[in-house]
Amino acid sequence: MPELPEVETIKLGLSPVIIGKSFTQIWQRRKNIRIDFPPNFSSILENTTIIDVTRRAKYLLIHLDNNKILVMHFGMSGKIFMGKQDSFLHVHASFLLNDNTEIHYYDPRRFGLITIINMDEIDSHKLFINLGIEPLTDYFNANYLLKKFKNKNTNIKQALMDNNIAVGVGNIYAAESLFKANISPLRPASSITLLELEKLCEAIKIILQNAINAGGSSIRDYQNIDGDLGYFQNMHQVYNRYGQRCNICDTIIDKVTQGGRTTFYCKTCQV
DNA sequence: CGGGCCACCTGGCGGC
DNA sequence: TGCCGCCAGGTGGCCC
Repeated sequence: MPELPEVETIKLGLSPVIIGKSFTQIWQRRKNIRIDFPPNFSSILENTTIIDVTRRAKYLLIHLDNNKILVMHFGMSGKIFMGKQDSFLHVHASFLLNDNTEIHYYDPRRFGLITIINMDEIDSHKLFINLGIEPLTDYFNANYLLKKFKNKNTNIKQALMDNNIAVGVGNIYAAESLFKANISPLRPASSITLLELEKLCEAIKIILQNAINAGGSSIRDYQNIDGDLGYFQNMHQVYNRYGQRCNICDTIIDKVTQGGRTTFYCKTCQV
């Protein structure tokens, strides 16, 4: 799925296309994705104007002029397409704008969600209330992580992916960041020193920003709103590179299962 | 409470 | 060709 950079890429692509436009027609093709669509979904949206598009964690937030926010999450396989579609298979909702732009929400695995919240619920809604800090802000720094990891005995890889601590870092970018910071994913979070956390924070910010600049990572099927692939996957150093050689030290890239997810890493570079 | 496990879904791939 | 098991950018619930 889209991690932070992929959702950010969707946001950047969608913003200039939809801000200032209004919804003229909505098609909802199922009653639920991961959760139910809200009651009266289409009638709440129709004739509202889009005033802003933002992102919180891996959620895309479409701000409307009726004090509501259209919330989208993309799960593992969600995407947005624009333009006429030949098939609506797995297209769970479509949105027509007043300039005849068509926006389609597609998610074959249906781990994503679409809902509507009030603007003042953005911190208190159950989807958002337990979310940690954004990694591309100054709040995300070594001292913050030192405090959060102090008594955390789980491995650093899973700790990085813990949404209660910091958001947006998923399976790809956790692995890539740990490689860049030369930290083994197997170490307990509590064992990472302040100096190492400084290196890790910097690595995460650089990796995420570079991925955004590259339009995200297309591993299987991620595409931006115009159907183009991201190209950050070409810069991956460890993710999906099991059995290949490390670009730094030539060691064969290894993998391990942590929390049911595959972690790729270099046993030589990461200690 | 933290952490481990599992469920939610579809589709693509490799092996037999 | 076709079936089967395994795997996939996430999240949350349940259980100890």
